[in-house]
Amino acid sequence: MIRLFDSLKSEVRPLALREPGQVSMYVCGPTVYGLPHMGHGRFTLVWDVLRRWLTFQGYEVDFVSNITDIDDKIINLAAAEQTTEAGIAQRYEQEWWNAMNKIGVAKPTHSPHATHYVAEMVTLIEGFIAEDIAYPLGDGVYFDTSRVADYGALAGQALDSLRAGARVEMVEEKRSPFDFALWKKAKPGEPSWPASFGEGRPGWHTECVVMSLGLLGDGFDLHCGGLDLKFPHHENERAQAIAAGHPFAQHWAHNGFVMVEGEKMSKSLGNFTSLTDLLERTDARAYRLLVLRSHYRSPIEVSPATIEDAERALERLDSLARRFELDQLAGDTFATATQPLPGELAGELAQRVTEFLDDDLNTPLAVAALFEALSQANGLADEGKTAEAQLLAEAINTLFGALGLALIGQGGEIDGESAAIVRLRDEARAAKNWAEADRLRDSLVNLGWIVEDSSSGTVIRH
RNA sequence: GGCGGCGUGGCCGAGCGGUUAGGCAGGGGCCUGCAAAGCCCCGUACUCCGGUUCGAAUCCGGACGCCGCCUCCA
Repeated sequence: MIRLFDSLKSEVRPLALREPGQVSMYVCGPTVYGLPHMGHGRFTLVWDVLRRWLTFQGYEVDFVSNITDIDDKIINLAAAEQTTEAGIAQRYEQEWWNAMNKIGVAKPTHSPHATHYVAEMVTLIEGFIAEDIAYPLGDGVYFDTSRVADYGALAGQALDSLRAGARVEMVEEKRSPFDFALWKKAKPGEPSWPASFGEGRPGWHTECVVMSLGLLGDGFDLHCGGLDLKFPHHENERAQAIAAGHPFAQHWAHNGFVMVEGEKMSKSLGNFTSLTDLLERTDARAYRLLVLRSHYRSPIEVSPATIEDAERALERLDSLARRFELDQLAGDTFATATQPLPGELAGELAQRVTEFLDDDLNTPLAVAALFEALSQANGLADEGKTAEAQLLAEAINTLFGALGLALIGQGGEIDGESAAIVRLRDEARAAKNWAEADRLRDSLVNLGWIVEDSSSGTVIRH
């Protein structure tokens, strides 16, 4: 079984499964009030890779990731654009799925929406109020953090040391500055749901508790998300589950930030790039490769230079696919290793990659091993050991496929005009008419083709 | 103020006591009509100062610098 860093215990430990062979994981999803950005891209890629790798190893993965479709930002945007909250949410949810589709992140097994779980949230909150774990104030209902003994466990701090912080706001009459809103009472014109404690809408931290426990059940295996959700969001989810008497996530995993020139990418700094924009102008696989080449807990620097670096590395992978005529893998379906990969070298490679990935999802080492194998496969082919080389190349393809990265050997559709020029060039070359051959090569290049000679003649691709 | 992380060759990015990761860029060679692709070879890096050790990028102490969380945030 894979070993993963557990943010709660601050150690790498085996992911223990509630039921053998089945993994239940919950990933905090987006609030849909804008285009997805690179940070969203990173967390979806990281957890998609984990999911794929577990699936590849034969586990059945129940992967739940929510859509937060009601919150203050959505309300504000709807007001600003004079449209409905639902309209905003639907629009950006569509953008979200478009981007996920392009970047090759598989759909979750379930993607619950907060607005579909309001009744369950209300019930939970009623229970808290009955036990005085939650208390109503003028503008909403608050959770009393002092009622959870180890509140602050995820933050790695006790409540009183958190309290020493300079940034706590004391604006409300809360019992403690860390008490958080379970429910926000509706102001005129705001969307609301009925509740015994007053019409309103749920606070953010409650939906994930209800949806994760509702869909995955008590004591589910793994809860994931961006590092910035660790505190207070995940802390507050956990507090509610504990207060409600439900065993919660048994393992917590957090991915590192996307950095721009050394600073965290964030909306307030205005240094974010939308994922949608990136996917329009680059090969979507480049970002996956960039993410794979660093460890999921490390910050990654995203810039035009690092993206371009990944795109060039991708070319080398694709040329392997061309040379060995590899099938394109890693679409919507998941690769599964039902039997050992054929070939001695392939077996060794798979073993190394498995060792690396099972050790806290060390994708950079796995990718390094795959690149080494790539050189080896090409070298074997150059030496004429074609069968060995072929098996190794296919293993590389399979393993990249397991990580969701497709190797693409096809260079695009060739139109009639280009095909005709290719024929003429081959004739010129056969006649050793080099000047004409070069002229025809230039015209192919002008049409946007990359031109290569091979034993079977001129090969072109985009 | 509390808690946590990081400083690696031109760039990105692993490493967690001894083995010059890997990628991109650059240089040289093989192959090629010339190219391209591919293969081979080359760059000996680890913020600084002490210490531990036969041996430290890796452990300990200190300094400096940077970043994150403690507020909405993936």
